[in-house]
Amino acid sequence: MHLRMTNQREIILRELKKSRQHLTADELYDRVKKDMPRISLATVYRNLEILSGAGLIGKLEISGRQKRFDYDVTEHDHIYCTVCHKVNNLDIERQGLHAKEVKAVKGYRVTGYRLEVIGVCPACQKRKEKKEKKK
Amino acid sequence: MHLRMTNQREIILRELKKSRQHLTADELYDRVKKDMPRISLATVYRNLEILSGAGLIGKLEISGRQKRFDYDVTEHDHIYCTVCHKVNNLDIERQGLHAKEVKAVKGYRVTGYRLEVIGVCPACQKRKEKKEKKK
DNA sequence: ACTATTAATAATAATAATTATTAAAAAAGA
DNA sequence: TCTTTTTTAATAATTATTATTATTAATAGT
Repeated sequence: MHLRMTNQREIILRELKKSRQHLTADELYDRVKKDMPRISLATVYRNLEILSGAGLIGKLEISGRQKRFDYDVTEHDHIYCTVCHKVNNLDIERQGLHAKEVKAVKGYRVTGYRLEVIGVCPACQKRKEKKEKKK
Repeated sequence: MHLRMTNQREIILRELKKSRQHLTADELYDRVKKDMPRISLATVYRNLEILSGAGLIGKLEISGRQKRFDYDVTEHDHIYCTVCHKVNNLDIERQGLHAKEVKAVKGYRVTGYRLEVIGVCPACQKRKEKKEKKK
């Protein structure tokens, strides 16, 4: 029983890929609405769940309130901006931590790990500098 | 202007430390209620925010729906169970990733990173084995 | 000690994000 | 085509968290 590619599913997937960003459900909803004005937010949520379950997209449980979805399903890490809450890919090698190091930690069955660098993105740094000058 | 240690604050802090676990606000609320039955959940939330702001406890934005709070404020990583959603300390050295490696990633000002190993805890593995046998 | 000021609390309402329900529409199978 | 299943839109419900507000408690100034 494989995934049926419905119209709304197709558009959701296409818009996420097109964005090349890590969008939240509601950000994606805003984009998808332009092509399909009658779609509902719940449909976006449901299909993001289905698409990530099928491995077509990634679901990021990242810092911050909302989940974000990733068009890139290959293994990679992220960097999170504490000011604008946006997420970017981290293009360093996953050299630091190898599965074997982590295996058998306290009897856990390890399935993966999540590395998230925290910081302030260039855009938010600039925005802050401007504010400082005003003072 | 430093933190005033009120009665409820004291009890919240004490119960979190006593638990030696990474509790959610409502888990902690249940424990604190035993000593102070008239406390409200909002008070627990507010004071956890204040205590973590003051650096007396840690706030974990971990996988899973709810935030968890940590009695241990020293730098360390966590392992997350995808079945029971509980969090444990990861006692491996933070050897893999050093701040310098991560510095200047894409122009970000890096403030830290978060490493979260994902897996299934021993207790949940056992519980699953039992279920398998029943079949 | 008394009063004013400020801060913290409990109770509750509001918000935000997500998930569930349901009736209707679309698609697939017989 | 008729029947069954799946998906959808609309909406209600839920969950986690934060804000509001009136009351209470703590602290500071006199």
